[in-house]
Amino acid sequence: MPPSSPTTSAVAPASAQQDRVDDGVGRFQQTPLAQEVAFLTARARVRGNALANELLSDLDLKVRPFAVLAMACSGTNPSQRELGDFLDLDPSQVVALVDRLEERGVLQREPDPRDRRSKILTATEAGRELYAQAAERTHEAEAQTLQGLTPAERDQLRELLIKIVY
Amino acid sequence: MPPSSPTTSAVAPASAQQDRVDDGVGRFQQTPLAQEVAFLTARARVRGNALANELLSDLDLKVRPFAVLAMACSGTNPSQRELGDFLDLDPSQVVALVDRLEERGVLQREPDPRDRRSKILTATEAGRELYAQAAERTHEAEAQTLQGLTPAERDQLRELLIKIVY
DNA sequence: ACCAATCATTGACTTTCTCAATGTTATCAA
DNA sequence: TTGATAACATTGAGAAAGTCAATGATTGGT
Repeated sequence: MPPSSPTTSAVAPASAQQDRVDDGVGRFQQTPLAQEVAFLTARARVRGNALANELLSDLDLKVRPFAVLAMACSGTNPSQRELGDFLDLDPSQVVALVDRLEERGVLQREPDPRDRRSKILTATEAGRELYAQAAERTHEAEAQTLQGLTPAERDQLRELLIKIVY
Repeated sequence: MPPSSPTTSAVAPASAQQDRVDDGVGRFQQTPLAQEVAFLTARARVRGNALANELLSDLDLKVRPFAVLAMACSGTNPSQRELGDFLDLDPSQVVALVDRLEERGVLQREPDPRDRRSKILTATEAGRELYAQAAERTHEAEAQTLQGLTPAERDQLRELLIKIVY
């Protein structure tokens, strides 16, 4: 059990309660590694990604292309380099991602009039429609991921993460 | 080039805060994507991993092998399958990881007397020494990652993450 | 006008992930 | 006991993701 849980985390003897996320290796939860934020974020990311990919699969989308599409729909008109910086992608990865989405007709490259080296990403109408549908699914994924938290805790978590990643 | 020159990117709308982690694309922080916990954890994981790998590099370790070593040192005597489940690794990845660490002499496979199919991982004395040094570095990485948070906030973040991943 | 730097792109390469097949061992039922 | 089924570690193949250097076009600075 969590050595110090000032909160209500009454870790039940895992049977009566609702479905926990655990996978049967709960006896490792007290190890030092399992307490590291780096480990916890890695785990959260793997689980979150898997779930989101699953919910997006019927739209023939995964979270990476979704993220690119989302930025193209954001109204911020990112260049490919900016997008790569923001999403932690190598420029060559951005090229590949954008290629596929452009072939699919959901976004387009437009030369930046202020700097003809760079290309601005914009969503098409079809892209905005796809994004609307996809966003529903990622929100559903997020809701499932955060189901164990109260609304206040969700906001807290978001704020704390924002503080450490920006 | 030296890893980090003092980034002159004074991007933030000159608010009050100290030096941020930002990379010059702060104008995207208000987009819907940037508010998603899934996105934030992905970002935290990338940054955290990169930093930890850097700090571990002089020990010829990366975070994945470190995690395996940490579990071998934990006293919980995990089998390879359990370790894979806990660290979200495919069994074949576990084999490769354990192979290298065993060749290096920091851990060993031992047949489980209760089930001769499975193999229990145990750290050697050299392994425990390596782990001690490596843990210092990952703690340092964690400290840097969380430098923008108060101690109370760090505990909060940890507790919230634990709730969503277990 | 020149020089160095930046952007998108390509291609090569490494690392990581995913999956199916296999030999060994365990579990359960007839 | 025997036989069927499943779990474990391992191998190997293939896909996906990440890393890196080189290049042409364009920019900004001097």
